[in-house]
Amino acid sequence: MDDRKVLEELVKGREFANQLRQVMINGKDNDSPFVRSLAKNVLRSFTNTLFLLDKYPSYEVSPSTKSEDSQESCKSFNSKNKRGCYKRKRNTQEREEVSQTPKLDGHQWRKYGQKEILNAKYSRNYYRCTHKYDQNCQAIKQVQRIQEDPPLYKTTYLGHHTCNDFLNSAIILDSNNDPSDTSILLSFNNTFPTPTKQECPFLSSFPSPSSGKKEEVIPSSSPPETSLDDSSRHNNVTLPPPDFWDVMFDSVDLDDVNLLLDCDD
DNA sequence: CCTATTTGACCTAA
DNA sequence: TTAGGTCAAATAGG
Repeated sequence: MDDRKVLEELVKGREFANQLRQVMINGKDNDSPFVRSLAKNVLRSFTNTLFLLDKYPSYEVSPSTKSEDSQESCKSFNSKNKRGCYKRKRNTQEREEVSQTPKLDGHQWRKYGQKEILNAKYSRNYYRCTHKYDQNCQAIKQVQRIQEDPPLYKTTYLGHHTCNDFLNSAIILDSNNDPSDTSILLSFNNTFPTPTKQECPFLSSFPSPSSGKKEEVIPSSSPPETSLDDSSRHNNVTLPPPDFWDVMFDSVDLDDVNLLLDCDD
């Protein structure tokens, strides 16, 4: 790995991101070619960096994973039908990610708990897949703020989704209306169903799925007092939130990286 | 009325 | 004994 190149890419990415930020602060032409070009540059810089780091595509902090027996914390009704009677999850698939905002990972999550953690400044939030019951999806995640400024969140995924409820990220991108970004669109070999605006404030112009039940989005729907961070509530803008790009990389294939790397302006 | 979130209680693993 | 994970009643919000 070439450390110097990595550094270069990071510096470039930072510069582009800074420019983008300035443009956004100035408001107005959030959808100008210049902004799109900047966004693309930021994207490419970080993509290159990740590639150089050989961490692509998942840049996991600790890809610690155990066997696949995915023991759901099963209720054990041993004596009585006691509430909270369960075995703690063990040996589940686990991976951690750190991002500047709670992750938009394309899945619908429902919060089921919050806990103060010893020696941690911020409480940990527990989410399960919305489709835990209707599709028996066992995925859960824990989100914890780990840093104040800049805000940093650690998301720990446990188990994996067996549900069929991805958001159509390609359409999210498409909603950005940049035809030149088709290389990115190609990155998604998804079989996603109808897009929803859940977890996608900037998707609000899209209709909700006609059949699906209404599901609120996390964490932006959390009230200020208990939410992880109010920055997540500021995502209700025309541009995607910062971790918008994370979403893109979440489901991109290594082969597709070349497409991204090759894309020019 | 229905669904999601909050939050204290409850439970297990360490 | 305690920290952390989950449950579920109460509450909020559409």
